[in-house]
Amino acid sequence: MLELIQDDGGVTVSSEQLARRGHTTAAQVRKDLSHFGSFGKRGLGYSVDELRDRLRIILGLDRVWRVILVGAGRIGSALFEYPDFKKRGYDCVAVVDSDPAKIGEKWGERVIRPAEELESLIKELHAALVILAVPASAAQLVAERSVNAGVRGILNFAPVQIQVPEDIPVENVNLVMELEALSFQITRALTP
Amino acid sequence: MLELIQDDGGVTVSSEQLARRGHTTAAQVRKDLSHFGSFGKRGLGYSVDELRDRLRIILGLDRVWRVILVGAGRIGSALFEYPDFKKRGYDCVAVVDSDPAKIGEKWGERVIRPAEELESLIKELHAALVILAVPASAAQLVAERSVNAGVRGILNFAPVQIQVPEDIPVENVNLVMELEALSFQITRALTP
DNA sequence: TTGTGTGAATCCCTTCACAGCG
DNA sequence: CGCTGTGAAGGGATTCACACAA
Repeated sequence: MLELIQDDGGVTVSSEQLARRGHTTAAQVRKDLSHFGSFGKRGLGYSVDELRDRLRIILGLDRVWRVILVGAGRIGSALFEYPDFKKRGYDCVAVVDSDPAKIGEKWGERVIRPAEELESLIKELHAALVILAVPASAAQLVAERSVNAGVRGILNFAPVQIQVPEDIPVENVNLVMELEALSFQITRALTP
Repeated sequence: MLELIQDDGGVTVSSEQLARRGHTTAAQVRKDLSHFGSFGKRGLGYSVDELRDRLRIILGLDRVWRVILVGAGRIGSALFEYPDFKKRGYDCVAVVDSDPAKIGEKWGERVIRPAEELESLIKELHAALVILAVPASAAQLVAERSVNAGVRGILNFAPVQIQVPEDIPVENVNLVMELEALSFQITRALTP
């Protein structure tokens, strides 16, 4: 959402313009925004600056989220190196892995910690989010341990549905599922 | 979806059981499946084998999808090493990158090709899908080139909305957006 | 005049409830 | 019986259309 209004200098933007960028309709944009209050000027549109600030607050991006990365494999390292990570308000406060060969390795200024320390790290570092970049077989257990230690949300890259209490939001990223979604859309277009 | 029925041996499964695993309702499962025909036995449930086979066909997974990976950075390598990739019917027929230092490098049995060859590779290897694991600044151009060369769908890991003809499905995977979704859900739960 | 904010109408998806088949 | 498949009901989201503010 925020991507749509990286714009600057241009002081104002209309629902019509936002809609074009977001693959949606002007009415949709207005309805959505009005849901959180009415911060547009009639006849003009929305102030870009004000819109950015308001959305930051609404999305909870006006704070830094402390994140622990579980799993220092390829996916983990790809995420860790992701350039926008810190810029967007996410602070990776620890990296843990269960592989003794990896423990102690330095990633930037972080040292990879043993997986057993997960709970204590979550508590001591006050991590709110955990990123699961572990094999499918380990995901459920790590999720449970994380929730018990007080984590508030989980980003799950393991290709399994993890079961957690329903007040803990989980976002799943699953490569194969994304590819299957493409496969389905292409197939459906061919055989109606 | 298919994950829900990796089961075997057990010959039959009810909408109720599927619903539990999929975080949904029995009625929902029946409605969804009935959309594609009626292949359940009343009083029994769905034959696991038949269900698997039917869904494979519906989702277009009864064929091998030829994929080209664009971008041999960290995300690219994480995807390339993804174990289930080939097993699930996706064949990475080429890897391209624009970095001269990477070109020629061997990844498994694939040699990294220069980015200029993208179009010819798509055509010669009959690639149907492209995975964009490139920086945001390059994504739009690579997408356009891919579509012009005949690609049918795009899996986009770059943190930008790419614009393509609307008959070309695009699936976006964006780490920061996933984290923002978590952030929003947690924030909303606190401030109702 | 322009473009928001919003009731009203509409559409679509989910849930209900049950007839009917194995 | 048990469980599917499906019309009917319900509810939430999208679209329409317009009064009104800048």
